[in-house]
Amino acid sequence: MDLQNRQLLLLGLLRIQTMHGYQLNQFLEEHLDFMTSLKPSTAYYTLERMAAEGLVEAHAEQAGNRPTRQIYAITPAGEIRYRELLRRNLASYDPCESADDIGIAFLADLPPEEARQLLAEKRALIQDRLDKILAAEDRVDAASATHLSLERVKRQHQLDLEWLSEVEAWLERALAQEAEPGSAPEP
Amino acid sequence: MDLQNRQLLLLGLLRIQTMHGYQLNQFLEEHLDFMTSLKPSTAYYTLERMAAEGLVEAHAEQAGNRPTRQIYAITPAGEIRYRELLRRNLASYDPCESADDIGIAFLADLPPEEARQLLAEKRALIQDRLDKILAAEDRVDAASATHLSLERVKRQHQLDLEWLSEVEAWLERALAQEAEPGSAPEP
DNA sequence: AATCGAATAGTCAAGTTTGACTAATCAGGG
DNA sequence: CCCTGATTAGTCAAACTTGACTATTCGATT
Repeated sequence: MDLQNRQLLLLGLLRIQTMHGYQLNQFLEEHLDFMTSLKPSTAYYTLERMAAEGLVEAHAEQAGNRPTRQIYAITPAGEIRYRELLRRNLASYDPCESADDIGIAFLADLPPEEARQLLAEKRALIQDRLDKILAAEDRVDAASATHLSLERVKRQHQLDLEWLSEVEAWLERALAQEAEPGSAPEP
Repeated sequence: MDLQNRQLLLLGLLRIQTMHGYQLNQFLEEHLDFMTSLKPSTAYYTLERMAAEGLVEAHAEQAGNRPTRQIYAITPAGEIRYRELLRRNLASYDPCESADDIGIAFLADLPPEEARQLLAEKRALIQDRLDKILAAEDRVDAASATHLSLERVKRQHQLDLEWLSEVEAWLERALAQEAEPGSAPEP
């Protein structure tokens, strides 16, 4: 996630309600866990930075005897920026090219049997996450925008399960070819 | 893309052939463009770091009168690390939760007509990229591992196009509901 | 033969990100 | 009433990332 989307997300939340950093982070963890991996430290940094830019205003609050905390509220400049970022986000498309499947390119460097086992572990991980997403889907209003986002993540996981099957098939073929053509097995 | 996958990628390439940084970056841009967004500076940094860790060895080379360049070769320690990283990569799954669709959550904050236009721009972008991927797919050996990776990216784009249709339908419904229930239109 | 632009091969400062750490408060058990 | 572990609310140094920049060489053009 890049800076712009992070700002968009935080501004969007502050627009709904003024909050302090910890509260924001709690909200992110509770409700947006499956969508973003915005770390607490990063959120604090982003808030400070936005405060310096005048997009949000912080005012210190003393609750009981706790360390004073900064309550952030969106400013008019922040509102304008919010709209800009929202427009940019809706009109753009860059699905982080994470190359998290780079290992596939080097699949042939491992003994096929081991590769098969490792891929089975990967499959289990995907399935696990998918189950969690399905459970979460039951809990959100089917007409909400959140549901749309969940739907996307769900399908991505389903797609990756299917794709993994093809990788496994590919591995099987490679294995068969290796055994087949009368070549002496190496010692 | 995180550090580990970056190291895996660079080690994997250096295993095939010793190279200098610029050469690596060229290769990445030419052949792995659609898979990774590893920036040149980042590659240089990662190489230095791996050299410091003893995973690769650099030796300076003077070609003609050009500035001396560092030729990197993988070391035995690098080979071991390569296998570790490959195993970890194959067995893991964390599709960067980029929240690049975060804007959808705030879709209702824009006039529906404008939202529709912005989403149309997004659709055009996806289609564009998909076309490039399809073209690239024709050029790679259908039996290669690269083809598998391309296939995955392709389907992701197709999925996002389908998903976008649903977002548009959702927007349409929201728009209809707004018009419908005898509510006085606000001035 | 001087020049202009592209390619080669990086370097670096400025900005970003995060894991580890701090420090106070509260809730509950012994 | 004191201790312990969880929760609250961050801070910070160290590591990572990248856009902007440098400096040389080569090829082609005028």
